[in-house]
Amino acid sequence: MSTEKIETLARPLYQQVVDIMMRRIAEGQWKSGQMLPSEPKLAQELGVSPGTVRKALDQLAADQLVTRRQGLGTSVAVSTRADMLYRFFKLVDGAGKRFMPDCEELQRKVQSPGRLFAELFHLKAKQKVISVFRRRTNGDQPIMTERVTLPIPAFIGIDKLEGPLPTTLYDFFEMDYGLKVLRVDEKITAVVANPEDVEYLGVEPGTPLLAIERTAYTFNDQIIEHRLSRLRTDNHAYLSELT
Amino acid sequence: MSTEKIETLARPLYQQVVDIMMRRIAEGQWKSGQMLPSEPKLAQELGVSPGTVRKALDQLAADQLVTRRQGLGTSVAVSTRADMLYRFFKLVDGAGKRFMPDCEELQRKVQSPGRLFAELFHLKAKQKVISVFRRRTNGDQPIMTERVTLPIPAFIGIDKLEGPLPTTLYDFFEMDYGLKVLRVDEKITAVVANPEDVEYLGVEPGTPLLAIERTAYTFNDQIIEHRLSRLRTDNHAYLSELT
DNA sequence: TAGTGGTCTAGACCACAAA
DNA sequence: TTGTGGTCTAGACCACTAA
Repeated sequence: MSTEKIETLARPLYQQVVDIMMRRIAEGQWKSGQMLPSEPKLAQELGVSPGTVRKALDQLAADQLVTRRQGLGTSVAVSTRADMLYRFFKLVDGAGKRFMPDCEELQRKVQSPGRLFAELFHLKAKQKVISVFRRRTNGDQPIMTERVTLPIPAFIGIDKLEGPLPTTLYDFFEMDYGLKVLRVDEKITAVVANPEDVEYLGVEPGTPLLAIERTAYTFNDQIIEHRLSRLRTDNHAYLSELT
Repeated sequence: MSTEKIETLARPLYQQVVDIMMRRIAEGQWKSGQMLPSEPKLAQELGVSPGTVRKALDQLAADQLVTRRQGLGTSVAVSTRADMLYRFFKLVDGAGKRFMPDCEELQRKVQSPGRLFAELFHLKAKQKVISVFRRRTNGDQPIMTERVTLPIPAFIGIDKLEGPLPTTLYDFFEMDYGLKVLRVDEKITAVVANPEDVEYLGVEPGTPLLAIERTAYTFNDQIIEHRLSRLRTDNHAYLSELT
């Protein structure tokens, strides 16, 4: 039986069920890819009607936290490479099509966070961040550089890893650290190419580039990644779809 | 009684109900702000159960086509200035806050569409477009210029209007032409300020700017607006929120 | 064949808004 | 007080999946 109590009527019952299920996923009690109990079993366990469980599961499915398949059941959503690419990778090529960029890790270092990152990641004294500098290419054409900063306390042992980090980081975060990226903010500005851009992107000095500052959130609005990208837009563009 | 038939079982019943209601809104049978019949009345009229109507209305509410208020009823959503601003205006100031920009119309002209716009708007021979050039400011600081192009066949009489167009165009489209903007695509690139930018945005030649190419869609994926914006990002930024 | 989610129905009770 | 949508329940039947 569940240890969570459903008592107060402050929030709708189905919302409380959503909360309970989200907590179970966040805490790893239900792991990525794992099947959930069937709707009738959940209803019985939580002491609510099947319709209420269904409404909660539908909401979780809309938030892409679970995957429902008729005849099979409901499972905790797994972030595949392709999924995350389409979900958070908003670049298109000259023809307006999405593409799968290659990735090259150029530098990786552990360092003190500085005041801004310490605040962003809620780090305590002496806790460190890891910073990865990578270049993305489409075929042999350089497109973008990105400087990814991660709080080491959230990724324990990441500073001991050998070899480059995986190209698609978010499925790696999920599989190896149980950290699911739920939401991303990107602040976009226009900048001119500096010497580093000239070196890694192969552009002329003074070329205009997009600077994209990304903040990635997991459960409870906790920030687990900061990323600064610099993007050539002579053959590519950033696509923003608003509904 | 309804003239629409609910027969085939190819699509779920509630989906067919959504389709019928969307069509009624698109065709102006249910106008912006108008109250819909109550759920039981709709259920009776369409010959489905109240639960099915409810599911359809919930989906329309999620798509922001209707507004539901307990104790009051369901009405066709109205796009207020503030609503549309928050929904489609993705700029933030230096502090990361949204703001309400001022607007100044600098030029307006009727012209032949050219091949690209003719194709985009599905225009027939001799049909024209109207092009509006405007400057947006925050206080006395110029932020952005925008060149809005509209197909005149979709906005009959717009070429005869006196005085500048309203600052927020989308509620104007909806009120005066029954055209509801449902979705917007924006393709963002980095460019260098040209002489026109220097003149209207007060920047130095060579300053990097964001170029934002927007396409706005109404029902049936019909395109009703094209917009080219050029944005200073020295004190502002484009904010993209991905979920 | 058994079990799952997908759909559809029918009703109960509650909270809210307006007259 | 009346009528609305918001919530919750209880079940029926269907379509799909896997064994």
